[in-house]
Amino acid sequence: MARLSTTYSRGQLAKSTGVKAETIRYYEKCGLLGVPARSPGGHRIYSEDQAGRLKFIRRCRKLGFAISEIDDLLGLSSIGDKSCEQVQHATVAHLSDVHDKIKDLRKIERALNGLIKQCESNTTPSCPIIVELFS
Amino acid sequence: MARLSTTYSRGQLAKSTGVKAETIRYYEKCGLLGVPARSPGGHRIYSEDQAGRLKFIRRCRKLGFAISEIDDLLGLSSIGDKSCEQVQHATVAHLSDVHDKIKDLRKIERALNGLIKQCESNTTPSCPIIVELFS
DNA sequence: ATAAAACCTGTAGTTACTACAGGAGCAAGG
DNA sequence: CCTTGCTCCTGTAGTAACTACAGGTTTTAT
Repeated sequence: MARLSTTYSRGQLAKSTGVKAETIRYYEKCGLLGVPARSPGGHRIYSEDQAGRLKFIRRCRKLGFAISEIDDLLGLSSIGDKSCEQVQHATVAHLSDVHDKIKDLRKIERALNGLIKQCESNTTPSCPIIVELFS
Repeated sequence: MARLSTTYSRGQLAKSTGVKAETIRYYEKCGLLGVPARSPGGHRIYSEDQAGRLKFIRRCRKLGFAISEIDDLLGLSSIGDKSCEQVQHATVAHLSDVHDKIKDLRKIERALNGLIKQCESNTTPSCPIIVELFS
C-alpha cells in the first residue's frame, strides 16, 4: 500500500515553488539542490523533499541571504544538534548587514531629497542638481 | 602667457578622485568618460574637465544611480536649456526606487528579528529558524 | 501518428566592477 | 646613457545571481 510519492518535472516544480525553471538548474549547478533523479529520456524528476528544500532556498533568498550563506545554513541544519546557536549567529550577522544597507539608503534618500528641493526653488537657468553634483 | 592646464595620468586621476584606475578604464569603455588624450607612448592623459566629469560620475554612483542613468543625466546636462525639469524628474524617479528598496529591506529586517526572537525562546532541540523557514 | 509543449545541453548576456598576465613606457639615480 | 622600478598598456576572465538563447530530444495530448 505504499502510496507513490509525488514527483515533479522541472516545469512543475517551477510552477509550484515560484522559482523559474532556469533558476532551478542554476541552483543545481551551485550544489544547493543536489542532483535530481532522471527519467529514461533524461528529464529531471524532483521529489517532495527537494521541493521543500527549494522552497527553503527561495525564502532565504527573499530574506536576502546569499547563496553561499544558504549553503551554510543547509549544512548546519543537517547537523541537527547544537547548530541552533550557529544558525542564530548567522541570522544576527545577516540582520546587521540588512541594517547597514538600510542606513546607507537612508543617507541617499536624504541627499536626493535635498537635491530635489533645491531644484524646486530654482531661479537660475542651469539645473541645480547638475551644478551641485559637479562642484 | 597661457598657463598650461593640469593633466593627469590614469593613476594620478585615480588617486585624486578616489576612483580605482581599473574602474576609470571601465567607465571609458562604457562611454561615460569619453576618450582621453594619449602620450606618444600610448599612456592616457586626462584634463581637468575630465577629472570633474569623473567626480560627477562618482557622486552619482554613490547616490545609487546606475551607469545608464548617469549617462542620461550627463546627456541632459549638456543640453542646458529646459533640461532641469528632466533632471529633476529622473532624480525623483530614482528617489522612489531608493524608497522602495528601503521598504523591502525593512520587511526583511522585521522578519529576521522575528526569527531571532523565536530562537531566543527556544526549548526544542531543533533550531526554530530552520524549522520556520522550511515549513 | 503527429504536433505541440516541455525539456535537454552548453553557452553567452546582464551589472558594475575587480583582477590578473605579459609586455611596454617613463622618470630618476648613477 | 643606462638601468632599475614603478606605472601603464591590452585583452581576458572572474565575481553574484541569475536570465536567455540556440539547436536538438522527449513527453504529452489529440
